[in-house]
Amino acid sequence: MSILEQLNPAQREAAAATKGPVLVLAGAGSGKTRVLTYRIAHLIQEQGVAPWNILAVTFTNKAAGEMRERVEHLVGDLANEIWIGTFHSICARLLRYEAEHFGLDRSFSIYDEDDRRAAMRRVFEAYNINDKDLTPRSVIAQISRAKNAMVDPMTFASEAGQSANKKLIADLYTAYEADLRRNNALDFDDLLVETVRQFDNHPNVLEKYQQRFHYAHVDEYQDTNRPQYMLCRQLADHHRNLCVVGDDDQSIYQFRGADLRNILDFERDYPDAQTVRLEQNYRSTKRILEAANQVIANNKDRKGKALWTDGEEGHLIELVQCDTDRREARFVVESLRQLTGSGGYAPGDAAILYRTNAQSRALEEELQRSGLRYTIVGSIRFYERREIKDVLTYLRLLANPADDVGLRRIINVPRRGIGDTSLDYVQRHALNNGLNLFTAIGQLDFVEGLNARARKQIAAFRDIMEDLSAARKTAQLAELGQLVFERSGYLQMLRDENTPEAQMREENVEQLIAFMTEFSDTREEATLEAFLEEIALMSPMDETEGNGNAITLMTLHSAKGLEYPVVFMCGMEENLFPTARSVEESRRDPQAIEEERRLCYVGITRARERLYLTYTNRRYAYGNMIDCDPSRFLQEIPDELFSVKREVVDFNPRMRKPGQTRFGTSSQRESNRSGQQVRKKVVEKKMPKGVHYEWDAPKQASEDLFSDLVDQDDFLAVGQWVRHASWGKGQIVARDGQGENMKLSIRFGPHVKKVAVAYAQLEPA
DNA sequence: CAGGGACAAAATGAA
DNA sequence: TTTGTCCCTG
Repeated sequence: MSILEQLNPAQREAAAATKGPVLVLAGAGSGKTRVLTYRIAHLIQEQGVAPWNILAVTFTNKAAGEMRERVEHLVGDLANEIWIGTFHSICARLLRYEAEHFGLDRSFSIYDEDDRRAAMRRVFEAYNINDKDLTPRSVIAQISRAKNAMVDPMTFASEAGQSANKKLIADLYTAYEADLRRNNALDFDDLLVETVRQFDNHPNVLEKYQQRFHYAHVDEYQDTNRPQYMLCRQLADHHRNLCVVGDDDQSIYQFRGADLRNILDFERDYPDAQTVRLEQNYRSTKRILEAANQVIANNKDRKGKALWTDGEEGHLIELVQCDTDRREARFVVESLRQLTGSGGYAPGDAAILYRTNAQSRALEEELQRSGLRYTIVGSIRFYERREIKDVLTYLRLLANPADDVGLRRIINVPRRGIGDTSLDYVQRHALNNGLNLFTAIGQLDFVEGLNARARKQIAAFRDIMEDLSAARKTAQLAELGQLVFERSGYLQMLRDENTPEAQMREENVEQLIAFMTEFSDTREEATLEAFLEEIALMSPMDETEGNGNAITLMTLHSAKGLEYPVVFMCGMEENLFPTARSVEESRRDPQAIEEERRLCYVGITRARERLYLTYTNRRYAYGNMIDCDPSRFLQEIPDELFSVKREVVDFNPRMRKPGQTRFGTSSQRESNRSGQQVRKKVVEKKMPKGVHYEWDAPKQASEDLFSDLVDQDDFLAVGQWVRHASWGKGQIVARDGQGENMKLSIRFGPHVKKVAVAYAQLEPA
């Protein structure tokens, strides 16, 4: 009996169709990963295909790992021989394998957003650009768009025509590319574009892989961009056994060049393609599915399909209107407390989804207060933390000394007294002699202009790097990491700082080193390059694992491919979801809203049993309250699917400021004398002379928090314990207000330069 | 060169 | 409200 017997008829049809091009249109929760894994197992076990003749491409490492695991479950160790990976990792691998044929240096660095911005800043300096509305960021965006369209600098220039602006961008693009080449570096886009281009230029190399991959599979085909599309075509061109799986309704990566047309036109690209639709959903209740179907039905640009399920009607969807974002967070947390308490759900059963990462803050604060376990996917990514990036940059420089961007990042971290001026001398020497910075530093005696002090410091840095470089030949990966941490002086720097944050940073680096050990233990090819590549291509999803017992917070984008019994979608408001930008664009082009709607569809279909949709009347943005309207997507869900709409409002304990007064503020958490957790808020601002301010503050206060401020002579400090007070420098009046607030007002005398106002709230135990 | 203040900009999403 | 950059001073 074939293993395909375990599939439903549509799934079986898709998995059994192994000859020729196949398009599987798989709705959310219809078992597409199942189809892919069974198809691969079927090929290996029942059709006798060698695993190394099979290619499977996904978008995230997590998806790739999951697929390998599931195939392994079916066919055993043979699964290890299959080429499974993300587009980016497979391309990186191909570029390194074929480096000689392609004329590349195989130790190339992979630049992330930070690095490419740093590189672009250098280009800006070289071109002396001071134009206000030309930022490195915007130029990079344009270059990235060009790359995704497979437009190289020369083509870009020739298409620029008479437009001075375009010409300038073309120049910057050219210079940026030259810079990356000089640094022996590729950015994310390059990994894909270079591979396609190299294959174009080296048909004999391409042919090798075409021969090799008898069967190719591509997951999430709706999110492929131009180079990814071309790569698929290139690799599958010989055997033509290309199986693409996707859902046009879940295409959410247009912003990074994904082209919906790739999936919509698949049948045109391959007229002999067989198309299979998977429309039976095994995940969600009828009501949730109906909501999703109704929302997505408003899109025009789609193949059209309707999910259905045998499952239960299920619970009604909860629609909740909240006064503020803070109140919204509190509602979510209160609900979660119930659900995970008497509700019988585990924390790991629930996800909180939002449109933008910034929204996670209010939610996190409330969760922290509640003591519920949670993890956040992707907001402050581990590998983007400063200390981690710094240490990694040292390592990167050891692997690729030509990496000027990397060298600039760490040559003065920790502080060695090597400033821009000194580095400019080195740069000049490098430029004059066609060297990279690292090599230039090696010839310090020939660098002109440096004073003795700088020369000594740079020499010290050079010695460190040479030591590390020598150690690299013998040391294990983790040993090398530890050595970098110590020898660079980074560890000492953190120790000297002697703060809890520095302590935390030290622990983070230790964690990185632990990961290096694990990497060596589990990989056959545990080289420094392989390690750096893995980290560079890691997605935020990949960083969270083994937290099945915690509530997950993430963006809607990160949630794709996942499912949870309980899902909260927060911030269902116009100008947030859909974003202001798409609302704006949709005035000219009604289609512009469609990607947002697909994202909404993705969110809804993550839920298995319970779905909560929340929106607010007002929300903080850049430090001030803005009014919000409910999202149009809410109106697209039929009323009968909702339970009674709930409205949650309560006292807003934040400081309010009448008039146009603006304060700089900061808040921090600390313990008071009796060991209670206290949130302290300090407001300070340089004051114009003799101005009168008035505002509300909460009544509860903790006197001892402010004593340090009171003592400073150019500060006036006010806590609620002050009833009447006056200093020579100004006058303070505090009186009881209504409710939980008390009115504070201050009149400032002419010689007051600064004022600090602090109040504190006791945290609930 | 480093540290601090003033001021401007920021945040859609991500490999 | 937070973060980054520019400019000034010691």
